[in-house]
Amino acid sequence: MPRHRFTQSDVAAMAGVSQSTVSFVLNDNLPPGVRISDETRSRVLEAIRITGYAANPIAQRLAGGRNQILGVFTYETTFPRGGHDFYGAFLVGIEHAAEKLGVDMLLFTSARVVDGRRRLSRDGWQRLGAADGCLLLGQQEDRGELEHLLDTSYPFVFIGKRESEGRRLPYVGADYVAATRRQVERLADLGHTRIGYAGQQSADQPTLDRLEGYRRAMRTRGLPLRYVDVHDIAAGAEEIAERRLTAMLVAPEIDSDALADALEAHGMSVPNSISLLLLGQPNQLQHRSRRAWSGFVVPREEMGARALVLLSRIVDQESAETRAPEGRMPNPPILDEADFHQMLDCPDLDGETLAVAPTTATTPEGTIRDNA
Amino acid sequence: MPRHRFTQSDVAAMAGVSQSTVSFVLNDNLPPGVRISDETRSRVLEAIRITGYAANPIAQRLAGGRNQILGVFTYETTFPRGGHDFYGAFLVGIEHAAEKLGVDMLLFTSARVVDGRRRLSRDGWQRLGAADGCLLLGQQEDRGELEHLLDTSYPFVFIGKRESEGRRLPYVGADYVAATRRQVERLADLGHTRIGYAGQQSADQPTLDRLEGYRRAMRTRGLPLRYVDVHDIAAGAEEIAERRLTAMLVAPEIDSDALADALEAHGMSVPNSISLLLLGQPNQLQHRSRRAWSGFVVPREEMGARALVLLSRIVDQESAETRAPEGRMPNPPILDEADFHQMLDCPDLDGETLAVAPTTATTPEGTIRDNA
DNA sequence: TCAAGATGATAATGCGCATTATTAGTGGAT
DNA sequence: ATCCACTAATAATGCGCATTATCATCTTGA
Repeated sequence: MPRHRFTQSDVAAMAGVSQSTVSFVLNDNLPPGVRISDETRSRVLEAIRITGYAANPIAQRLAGGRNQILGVFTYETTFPRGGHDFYGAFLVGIEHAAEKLGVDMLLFTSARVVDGRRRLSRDGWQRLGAADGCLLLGQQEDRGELEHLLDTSYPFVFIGKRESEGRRLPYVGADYVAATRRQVERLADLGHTRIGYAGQQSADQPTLDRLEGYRRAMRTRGLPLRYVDVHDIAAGAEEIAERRLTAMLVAPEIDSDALADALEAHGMSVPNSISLLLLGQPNQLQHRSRRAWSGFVVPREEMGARALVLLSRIVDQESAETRAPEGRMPNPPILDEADFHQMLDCPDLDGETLAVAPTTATTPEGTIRDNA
Repeated sequence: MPRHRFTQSDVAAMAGVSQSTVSFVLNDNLPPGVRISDETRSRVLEAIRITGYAANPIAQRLAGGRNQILGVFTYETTFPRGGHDFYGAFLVGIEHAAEKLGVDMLLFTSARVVDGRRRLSRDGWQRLGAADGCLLLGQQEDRGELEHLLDTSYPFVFIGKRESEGRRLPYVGADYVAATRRQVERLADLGHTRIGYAGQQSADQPTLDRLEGYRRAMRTRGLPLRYVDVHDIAAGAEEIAERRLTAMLVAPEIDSDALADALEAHGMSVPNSISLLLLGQPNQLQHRSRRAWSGFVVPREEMGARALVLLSRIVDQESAETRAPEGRMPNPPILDEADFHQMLDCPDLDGETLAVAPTTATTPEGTIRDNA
């Protein structure tokens, strides 16, 4: 086993050429004015084969090249969310893609945490430089930091839809609007008309999208909106019972198991007298849910994998651009709008919490709007 | 927001000193012959404060220093094991510790996979250099590779007990022997005498340790060993019933839920007629286990965290050694045997699969050994 | 026969830092 | 005045690579 790892100079010596020649052969990107004969090239390749030379990623990066390391930065510390569960699925997808792409993953765990949020500021910027590019995820992102990344044209991809005012903020998101609409359709097709929505009305993108999907589908079907405040589970269950709702869309921040239990405690039965559809995986890690939930799932693994692939392509493109300032484009990997802003489908989940509307509730109810 | 990040030279210019002076101040490790006055030092520190300078980890590393990046190398690809579940818990602990230590984590996902095993050979060695040190985990480790790491004195820590023939192979393991013994004690204390062991007889360390624990505790209690082959769950259940065992230790590679179901299908009831104790978290990810298992758990998070802390200390020590060849040792962080080879306790799990021995089975049975 | 390309490379430079070697100044003893 | 020890720092070097500038040797056309 070699103690001292081989360098380009070692390879060069063996092939009887200069270090730069080895570098040129490896990158097979000949700047104008530099030429390598086939004979020399093959001597170099042979020396590389014999020595088992592998580039030092650190040196590559310092010299302004790429090092096949892609970063992951999470805005929230993973732990308050209950284990690794929120990011876990994303990471599985990311890791899978990383393996395929042959890149290493750098987790930026060192960033200082300021009241529960990680910040890129201070040391963060420097540390990002250790990777060719970076995936960002989390709800609590800092717009200013994202702008800065765009300004410095540091390659990155956000996991989760993020509006960027007229700028190219690359992301891979999940189509909550369409998925939520589809849930309403499922219910309506089964005869439900009194369909409520339970979830907090926060301003994060997933929530906005779920609400938008709910609103749009209900409007298309000519049904009145019915928001239920389930801040307090028991009170929420009571309200649902009083308003004689036959179906609820349940946002993932709600403890859906507790809600179902509370509803049954109020004499209702899931799904016979009330259908419940989960809008994405629950945030709470449910140790052992007794129920098989219906609704939709967020394709987290796929999001992670797709985001990494996109990031890799962006990095490729950037380096291709700097290499060929105005030269010819050898096989241009053009990334268009559809690449930069990907929305993935959320597959439906067929569990046991969805049933046809109870016949007693099919009474027309007019256009009463219980609340805004 | 700064476009060009500050370098030591920038700081030096602002403080009116040379770049090397800045470096010395930052590392506050003055080689013999170099001296910095307090006045200069504070001017430099002030300039650092103003510019918000942060070191470039890449350059640090290339120049032979440390970069506060610690690596993680897993011998198995994470996916065949069913999601992220095997490594997940370790990673949570690792990440937690990384956050506290202020280091970034580099996941070596790029290593080529040769028939299901990752290898450090070839590119791997080079890539390790990107980190100050590395955590290793997985069952399928390659002894030769570990030896090489020891030879080159690359700092690493294995997660999981690994015997090293007279060498200092640092690890953080879980004490399966003691935990398994304790399970036997629990059963014996409840009157069980016909205690079986279900699990494959492979040669990996955890399995060896579990078997050892079982053997020792049974011998201490004067009870005969009873290994049950549950390669086939149904057949295994039948054998357990025929041999009138009242308790089973179940290794994690066994699908314990399936076994319990099979036993109940044979007319036994868990735990009334048969107690089941799980020896660590099951490998299979059980989607929604109906049972609350008794047994013990492997403190994976803690193992991950402890391993990272140990690794960090080893890295510190190595760099301290190279720095002070024969100088005085400023606050020597001596690592002794107990640090290098840590065994953690596996807490007992109090579920609902453990009960007192059924009275019909308390009949003395002599010293019949059903099998070796 | 000689300048003007073309060909095939190499030397030199710098990335940002840690580290080693070297220098400049200063006061005290000879 | 001269040598020495001591203080306080700087200059120089190299890590391994990518990249830029430069050079030497051949053709080829007039």
